Amino acid sequence: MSSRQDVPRAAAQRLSLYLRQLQGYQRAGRSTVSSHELAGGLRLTDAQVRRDLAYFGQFGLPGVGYKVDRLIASLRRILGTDRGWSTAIVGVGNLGSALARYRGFEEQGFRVAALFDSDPRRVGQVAGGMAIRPMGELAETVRREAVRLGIITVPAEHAQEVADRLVAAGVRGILNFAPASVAVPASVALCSVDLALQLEQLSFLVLDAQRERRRGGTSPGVPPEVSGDGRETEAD
Amino acid sequence: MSSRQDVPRAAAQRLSLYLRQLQGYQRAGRSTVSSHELAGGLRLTDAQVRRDLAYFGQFGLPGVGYKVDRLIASLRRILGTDRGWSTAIVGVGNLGSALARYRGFEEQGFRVAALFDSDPRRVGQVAGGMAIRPMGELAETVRREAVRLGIITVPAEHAQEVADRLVAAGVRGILNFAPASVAVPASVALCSVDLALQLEQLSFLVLDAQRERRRGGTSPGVPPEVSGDGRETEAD
DNA sequence: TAGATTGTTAATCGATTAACAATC
DNA sequence: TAGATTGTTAATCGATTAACAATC
Repeated sequence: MSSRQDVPRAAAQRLSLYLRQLQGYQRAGRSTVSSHELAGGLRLTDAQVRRDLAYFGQFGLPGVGYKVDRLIASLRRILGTDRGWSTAIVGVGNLGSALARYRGFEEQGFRVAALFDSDPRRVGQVAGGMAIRPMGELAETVRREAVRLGIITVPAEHAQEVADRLVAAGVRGILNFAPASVAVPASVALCSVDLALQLEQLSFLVLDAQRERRRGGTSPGVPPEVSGDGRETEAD
Repeated sequence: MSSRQDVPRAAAQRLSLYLRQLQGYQRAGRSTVSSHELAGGLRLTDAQVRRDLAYFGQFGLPGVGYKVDRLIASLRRILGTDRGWSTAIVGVGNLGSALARYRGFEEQGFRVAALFDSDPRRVGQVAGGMAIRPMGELAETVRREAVRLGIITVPAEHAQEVADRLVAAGVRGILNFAPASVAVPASVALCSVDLALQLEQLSFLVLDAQRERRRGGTSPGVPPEVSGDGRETEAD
């Protein structure tokens, strides 16, 4: 569990999907689940589920499956959501203020501890029950509130500059929503979400399926799979 | 360009990243760019850029590189953002209303044509300059406005039901923001974005780096790479 | 021409899957 | 015990990279 070998990045990403699925089973009152069931809803194979989990330890019982509660607890520990993480949102426009109010974050153990904006007209206003602070207070607030993750929701042209300031202030990870690529030191983790990019992938997939149909082929140009976070399922 | 072979899903995803990067070069006034440069900002290799593009055609000039304007046009055509796509947002809470006002969508050729909510108190209100309609009008509106993509921003427990209605109404693709896995027929494209999941990945990466440091190892448990949409870069 | 950079091939690397002994 | 399901090994599959002839 602690002295792990190399974990494929893709496997690490699927851990979150397993957790979400398990939380659903938990709400449904299930106490046990098999790798086959867990895989089903996510369009994965049972072997992949077992393999992914095996990178981190032995969680199942042969002949029985996985205890839902226990596996949730284990995954939360692995992912780090068993502890509280304080975050700060920089850029309180449309998206920033929506994220400030988003309930899904605290459900998973994340707390939005502070909001920042460079626009003096926004500073002092309230979003999600919090006052918006000026950028000048970033470093001090990050320290005082023990903020470890920064969320960037500023226009693309300011993303790098904001990332630099967050890094200088000492955050350990950055979630970037600006449609720009951002560079950070290797010691800081970075995830990016480009919302328009998701729609682009969608239109690509739609067109691709169309082209496919036109060609009358059965084998698709792009396997109809994963995109975004990889959560995808089909029926019918 | 039209009779393509099998394209790895990952390659298709990187196309959007190339487009974003190229749009930056275009704004900067660059007329030509090499695979090496294009790869640089995205922490990819030049070979990968050339390979990815080669799945779709020949866009470069040996000895010269790629014409920025032309490659942008080609990528937009491949991704489908050279034509207009009408979208509908279902669930006009925090996130839904932020997306209704998000400028980044139309910048890439997407138009939010309608908003829907099941809450009678929201119906009739305005978000992003549009009136919120009742769910009962979904099918008719999708047809009238030629909506081809649906965006789901309802609570997890209603995601599947909304997806079913969107599919029944005839959308060709769905972008799901609800933290639940959703099943759609194979004829409908699906991308999912789970915002809390992105923070989970971030906390995982932060912890992983920490564990790594503690072990004093140089080789990381998880290669410090990709997550979210794969846009990631590091410097230093 | 010399220098640069493409598109593509072949070799490498990594991730997924099938299969099964071990276990409840 | 018989049936189910795990963790893990070995085989397969797919994606990335290095290298280079072709081209501007």
